[in-house]
Amino acid sequence: MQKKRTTLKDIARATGVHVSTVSRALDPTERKSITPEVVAKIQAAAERLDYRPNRIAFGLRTNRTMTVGVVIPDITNPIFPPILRGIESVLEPLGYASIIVNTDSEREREVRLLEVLRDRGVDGLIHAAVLRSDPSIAKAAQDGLSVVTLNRRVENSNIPYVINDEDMGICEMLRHLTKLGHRRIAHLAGPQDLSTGQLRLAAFRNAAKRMSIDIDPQLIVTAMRFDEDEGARCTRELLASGNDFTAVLCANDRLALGCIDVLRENGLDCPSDISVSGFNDMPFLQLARPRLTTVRIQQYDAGITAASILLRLMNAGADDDIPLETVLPVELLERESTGPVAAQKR
Amino acid sequence: MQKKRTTLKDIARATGVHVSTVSRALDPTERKSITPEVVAKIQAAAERLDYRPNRIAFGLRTNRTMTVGVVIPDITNPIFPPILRGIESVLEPLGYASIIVNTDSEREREVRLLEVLRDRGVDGLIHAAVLRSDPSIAKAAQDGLSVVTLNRRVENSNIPYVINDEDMGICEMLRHLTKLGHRRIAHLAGPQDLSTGQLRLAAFRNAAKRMSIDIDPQLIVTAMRFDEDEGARCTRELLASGNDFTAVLCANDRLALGCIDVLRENGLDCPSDISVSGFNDMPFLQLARPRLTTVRIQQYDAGITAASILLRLMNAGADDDIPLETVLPVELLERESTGPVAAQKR
DNA sequence: CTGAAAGCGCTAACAC
DNA sequence: GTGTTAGCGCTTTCAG
Repeated sequence: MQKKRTTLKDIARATGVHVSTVSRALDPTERKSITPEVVAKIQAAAERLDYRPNRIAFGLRTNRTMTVGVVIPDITNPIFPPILRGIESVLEPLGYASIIVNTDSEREREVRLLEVLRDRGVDGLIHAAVLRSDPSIAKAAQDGLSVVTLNRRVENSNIPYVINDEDMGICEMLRHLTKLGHRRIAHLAGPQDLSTGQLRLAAFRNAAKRMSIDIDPQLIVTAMRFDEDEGARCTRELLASGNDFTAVLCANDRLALGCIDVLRENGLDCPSDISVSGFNDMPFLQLARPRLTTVRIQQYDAGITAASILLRLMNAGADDDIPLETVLPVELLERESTGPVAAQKR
Repeated sequence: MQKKRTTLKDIARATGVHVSTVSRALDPTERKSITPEVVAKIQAAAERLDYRPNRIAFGLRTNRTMTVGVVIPDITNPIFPPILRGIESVLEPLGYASIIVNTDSEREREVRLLEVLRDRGVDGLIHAAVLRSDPSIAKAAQDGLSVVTLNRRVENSNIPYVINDEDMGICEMLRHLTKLGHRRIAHLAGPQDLSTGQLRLAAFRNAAKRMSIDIDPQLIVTAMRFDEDEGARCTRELLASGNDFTAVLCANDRLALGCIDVLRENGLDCPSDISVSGFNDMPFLQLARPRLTTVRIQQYDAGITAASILLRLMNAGADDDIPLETVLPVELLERESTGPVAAQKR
């Protein structure tokens, strides 16, 4: 059993004042209404007895747990750890702790974990795993829970969100590929029930139109998950369809890695036969060969931004001028997986 | 503001019984002392009013928060996410939430975060970032907090720990290298204030002695951190010293990756000129070329094991027969970064 | 300026 | 079986 800790009552007894006086003396904002000598005496006793406020009791009384929930698809996906560090870097110094949960992109799990977090009375929520239509999180927000979504957004809601400039990223990548002479460009699209997947596909179509590039609908294949296996599957499908292409613009890095593997299996070299590009510039990507041309997103900063917005949300209530949308800039990274279109294609 | 939730009192009012009756009816172990009809009525009301127990109040009353702390050096190190998922897989279904904190291997931070966790009244602690001598965690354990350490252990204490079979791993790796003909084998040792670094160096020395291999003290270089930069620095030092070697056994994968880079910079190919081995088989390692020969440790299972021990610790008190030491098996993975010693060495 | 008292939501003796 | 009561440690009216 835990050794019992000193409470306000203990200090009150030691100093001969009432607990409420102790409480006030220890609260920076209430302190001013107490005689300095009394404050000093109380602080000394608190120090001596190694007093540590009981956050549980505080939470019960004030309905603030100083805890936030962080919902992500899967911590083993390496783009999330930097985001979490970013969140922690702003919340932890302010006394907040975060409870991180993994949804594995399963709606059922997401709903259940959201309940768990609400049961624990989190003061706010950073949600990086919402679906485009996500009633449970919308309801939570409506019930007054402070929530901000990260990387994704829930449509038709006024939940603030922090996303990357997907449009710009896709657009610059497409321009990069066309500069290299590519015209028949395939797209491995991400899951369309996630806003990232949907936005990047839309961005691809728009950019192509703007640049007057014909996109063969046959060259757009949609992955069911953002992982290597799906990248591989989609690439096989692409090859089996018999349509010509000289480049594959993938909706994220992991799809691209799977793609390159399958191309290699089929005797196609990247980039000399086919160019492949990714998105995210995830950690450890630099280990891969060829080094992947991709779009860097700001992972750590996304965490910082989302946490900052959540803070404003939690402290201000609903009527403040919190920005609904925050778009973080992205950066094109030209590396080795893209190159000039082969003289004789395929 | 949060919409107010229904409480036991609300249910009591709705059903015309006393709150304590409601409390009992909703508690599986107390339920049997209540008339079935009353239980049914109460459960129906609870359902209808969407009752969710307030864990804060529960925690204040029972002194159990159903929360555990997890202390790790840095979540961006990819060996930790699988461990966390392992922990979560046993704790979460039982209603526990975990608060994860990163120490960045800084003692000051570790001490402060430990205090934060204790202030929050965690029921137990899984600590994967202890130092070999770690008074703060020893004190916490002595004060009655349930704690188990992971990957590392604190010496001269009776804190249960879960580690990998470092001895076996190093030994098998050394045998593997000698089979390939290597005799002049360097060791990039990990930080000696971490038990992993220290154990692996000791294992290296012991194994060499057992196999009657002379180890030149000059060929042992100690890294200050377990990362690529330190692997690179140590390798430069090794090369600069002018001592001959045909293989480098590294205390972890990241040191090995840094090592291979520097060898390449110096015109030395791995494995044809020099063999290099790692330890851990961390996620995404398979992206690296040459594919690294390494020792696989059980990351997910380590999390499961530590969490299971913590559970027993929390539920049993100090007098149960909890194993002090759990050693998880490891597995040698022969891949491409090690090969037969070159005919003409270096 | 400080004390008294109430109460956050829940559990756990103790009555009856 | 169920109600009564007390209280976990804290904040926050309300008096004085």
